[in-house]
Amino acid sequence: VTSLSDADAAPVSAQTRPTMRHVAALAGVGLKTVSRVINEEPNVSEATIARVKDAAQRLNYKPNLHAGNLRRAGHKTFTLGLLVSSVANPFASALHRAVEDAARERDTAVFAASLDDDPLRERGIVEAFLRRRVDGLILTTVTQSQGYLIPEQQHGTPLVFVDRAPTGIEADAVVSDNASGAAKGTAHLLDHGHRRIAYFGDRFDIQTAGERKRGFLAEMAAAGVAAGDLTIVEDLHDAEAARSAVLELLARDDSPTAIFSSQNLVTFGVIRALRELGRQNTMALVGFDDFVLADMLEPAITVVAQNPQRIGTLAAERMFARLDGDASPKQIHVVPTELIVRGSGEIRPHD
Amino acid sequence: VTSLSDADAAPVSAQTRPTMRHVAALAGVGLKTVSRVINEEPNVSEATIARVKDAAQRLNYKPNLHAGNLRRAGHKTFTLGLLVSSVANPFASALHRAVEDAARERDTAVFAASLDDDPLRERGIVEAFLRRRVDGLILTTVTQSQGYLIPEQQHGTPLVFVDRAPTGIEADAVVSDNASGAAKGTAHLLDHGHRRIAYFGDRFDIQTAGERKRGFLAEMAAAGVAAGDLTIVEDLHDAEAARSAVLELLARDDSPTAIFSSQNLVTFGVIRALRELGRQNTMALVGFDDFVLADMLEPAITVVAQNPQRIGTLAAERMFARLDGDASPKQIHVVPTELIVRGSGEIRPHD
DNA sequence: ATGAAAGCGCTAACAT
DNA sequence: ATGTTAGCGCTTTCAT
Repeated sequence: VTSLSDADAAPVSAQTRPTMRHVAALAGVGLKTVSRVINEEPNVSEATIARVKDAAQRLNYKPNLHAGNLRRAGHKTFTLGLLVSSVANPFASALHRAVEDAARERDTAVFAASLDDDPLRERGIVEAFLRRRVDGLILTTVTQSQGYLIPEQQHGTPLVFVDRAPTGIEADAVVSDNASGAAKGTAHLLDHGHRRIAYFGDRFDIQTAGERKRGFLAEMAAAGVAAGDLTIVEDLHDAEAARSAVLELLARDDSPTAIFSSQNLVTFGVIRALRELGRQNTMALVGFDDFVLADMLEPAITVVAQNPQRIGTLAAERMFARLDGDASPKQIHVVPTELIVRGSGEIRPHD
Repeated sequence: VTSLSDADAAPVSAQTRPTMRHVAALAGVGLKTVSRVINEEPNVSEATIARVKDAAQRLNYKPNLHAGNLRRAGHKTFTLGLLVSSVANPFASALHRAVEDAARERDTAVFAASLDDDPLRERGIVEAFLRRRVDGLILTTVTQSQGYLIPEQQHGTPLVFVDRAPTGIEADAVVSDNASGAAKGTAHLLDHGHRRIAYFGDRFDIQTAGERKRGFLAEMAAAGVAAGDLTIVEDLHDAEAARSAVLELLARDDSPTAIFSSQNLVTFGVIRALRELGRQNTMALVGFDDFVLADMLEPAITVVAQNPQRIGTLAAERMFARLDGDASPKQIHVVPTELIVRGSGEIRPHD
């Protein structure tokens, strides 16, 4: 059956979307002519174009992108898969927005999903993206190795890692300057006369956390701080854990005079604890990662700010370059962090 | 050509993804048998299942969901389109996360996009979603009327509006208690002795803003406040505009003793201005919408908190109920707001 | 328990 | 300038 009866030409509105055939039947032209008009291909008369457009409009016809992609050369779906720590997280959602904006310019839609630092979830989400034949993947990962993606890469699906660099696979990545950013924040505290500085970190199995700790330790070592003056508190999963850790730490003798916090939730817990102890103006604090209203707190919080927006933009740029055929060597792009001086990091040691 | 040559059975890794036929050829079975195994349909022997699974694994086969959906009854893509104010906005991203979580349980992926309060953008994004044949749309809108979606609804695409109720179409919606929430916040200020209360609002062409203003005005009228004691400042697009508006307003004689702010960015601008004037502890402030660290400011900010997470969850519930065939009347679900007392709203009038 | 044929909505390659 | 035929990767229907 290659043509439709008159009754079918105007499909009843219920449960069945109009197809190109319906449009062709209503316009009284062949299928391919409709295809030409919809895709703005040449060699159709103005009159025919008008008839087809009118028919499409009247039927409220929407082309089925997936059906077209099945046959279309290149099989592009104009769809990207984006996996971030959590879409509700400010860092991730700023990155997401930047990716969306870049994708929009290429008529590309983006699937967004949250990792929750769960390796199984990562695998499931990636699988779901691949079944939907996304053109490329922009991923934050938490698996030990992302080698499982090598076959996808070989099948031609570009991979761009964000926030954390990949392991077990060579691929493009865009990450923050974690180690040197942490070193910069640490140096700032050292410059203000601190020697006993505590490092408050989150889950240590997460790459960025490791990098930040490395930067902190390197800077402390470079300054000749004795191992005995180091306090490392790690595996802090949330603000509450950070809060109690501070309360406990500051109850001790020769407690630190400054805290470097590796992450926002940890920073929040530290701030809360210092307030409770009434020590927010005597203990120095530098946090990794900026946050809204940091400048409105008292004292305002000095931070090492990341640039999630820039990370997203660069990741999307890399992605589209690859989709456009760029075959240059994979690159790890490091986005610089910035020390923002606001007050809490400039407090001098008290005793 | 219905079967593949041996050479094709193990496709070269470059640029071509394996299909069911490749798996069938490698496993030495028919196409439909592979389909049965992949979809876990009955009537396949254990031995065959094992052979097929092994072949699929070795080829790193991923079923093409779109190809299947083309023929599959119901044509479901297991995909949802979500349109929010901006994916980078905390309210929207909390809502987004809730939708993602509900969708995950149904193996549904979600396209997310940002509205930016741009009607043309709304139309474009909806169109992009529909071309990808999403199973349903969860939308925040800014067009005058959403009547343009009536044909889609009739074609069987469920629509759930979030944050703002629809106009020109009957559809499910999940919104905050905007008017009565604003009234609640206003009553709180009145209860603390204020009469001269200023209303700071954002774009007045946005539905929620109108509702909030309505709630404020109703409560003021109910309290018998004279029109002369009302100050309405509107069309504040960002924090900076709100800030200057406060600076200007408070320079006048008989300026208000309290401010009700309709939105986060406006609240931030107000806070900033009050700080600059050193009046943060003498002017009362209640903000609509909660935000991170509101409790850590000095004074801590009293707010009328929305529940974006709940809005997202309910919207997804409604969506899946519709997809499961629920044909009950469309409903507007109103999610209650909550007054959170923190300090700024309990300041008594000064003069 | 298994498979061959038809067709989903569209585009590519070829007609005319 | 327009239409016809095949076929994308899969599921449906109907055989066997």
